[in-house]
Amino acid sequence: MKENNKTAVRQILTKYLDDNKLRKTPERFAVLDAVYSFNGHFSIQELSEKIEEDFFPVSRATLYNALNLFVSLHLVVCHRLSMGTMYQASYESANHCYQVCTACGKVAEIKAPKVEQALDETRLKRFRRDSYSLYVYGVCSTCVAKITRKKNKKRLNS
Amino acid sequence: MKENNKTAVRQILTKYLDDNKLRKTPERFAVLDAVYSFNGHFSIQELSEKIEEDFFPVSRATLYNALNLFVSLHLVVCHRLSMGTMYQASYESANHCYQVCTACGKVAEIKAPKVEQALDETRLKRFRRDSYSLYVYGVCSTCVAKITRKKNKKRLNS
DNA sequence: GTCAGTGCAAACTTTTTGCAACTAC
DNA sequence: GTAGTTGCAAAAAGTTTGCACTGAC
Repeated sequence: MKENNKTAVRQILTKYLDDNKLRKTPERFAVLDAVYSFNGHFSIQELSEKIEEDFFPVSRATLYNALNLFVSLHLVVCHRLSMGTMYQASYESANHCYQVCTACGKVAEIKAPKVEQALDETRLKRFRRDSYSLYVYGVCSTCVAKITRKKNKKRLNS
Repeated sequence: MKENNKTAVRQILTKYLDDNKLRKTPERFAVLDAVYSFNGHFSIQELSEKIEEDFFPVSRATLYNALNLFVSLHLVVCHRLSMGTMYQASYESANHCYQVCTACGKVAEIKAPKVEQALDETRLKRFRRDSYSLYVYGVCSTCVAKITRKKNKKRLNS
């Protein structure tokens, strides 16, 4: 499934580059492969390290260039959160609903069919809609547990 | 209505500062007033200029301090968009649905009751929900018109 | 009088840019 | 050969921080 995705997104990129007479550089495909080797979101720093290890060195500028291209092709989404910018592979993710843990920063895709349907039914006046993203902020169960533990410790110590 | 809001948010801030034994500095209230004198969103730069003109000079650090405090009190929302960080007064805005024009950067609140209802009905597993924001990206009618005009001009010239 | 809060400038982080070198076509 | 891409380093943009000073309480 994941390797399937890699092939599919490579084809999308190839077609786009062909159609627009742009170059199919090894850097671009290396970045795309690196992006699609992540489970979930990652920072520029993490992507840079991953590509350095498992693929081949690419400059920061090229990383940004490639990511911007992929975002415009909807192969990657960019989350600008308070804890920093995170990217995420987005091929075959039908919706764009995410839950964000404000304690640990984890971003997870969520299924919200009712919300998506409601959105499709919502008409906007004087606005040509392209896409959307929904962010639900809160605290994940792991972090809730950690916080509770810390509070108990404090209580016992005082 | 707007002056009402100003009074209301000043009271909320006062109460919070009292309760937490923090200081009611003129800077904080000046920033809050400046924030609530905007219609819609603004950047740090715009806020800085506004407060310089109509209220009184405040350093950049204080501006950030105050805004962070207000965000945590839900008196202000922070939009981290690709064109930069924008802030917006958020008192008495029941929902958190925005439409963002990717051409001019304009952020407008939208009413999406169906979406809000659907969201309330959506249960998240292992996640304690605090808040949400929905961003609908697209192009506003003004920008659509501008783009169309530009295209026609190009066509006629070639 | 005390200490939270402020101003200032420096530091830091993240992203963009200019330009020479490279390479896909 | 040409022009799109890349790497590098410098610059720019945005935000945070350290510290001395101030002023709210």
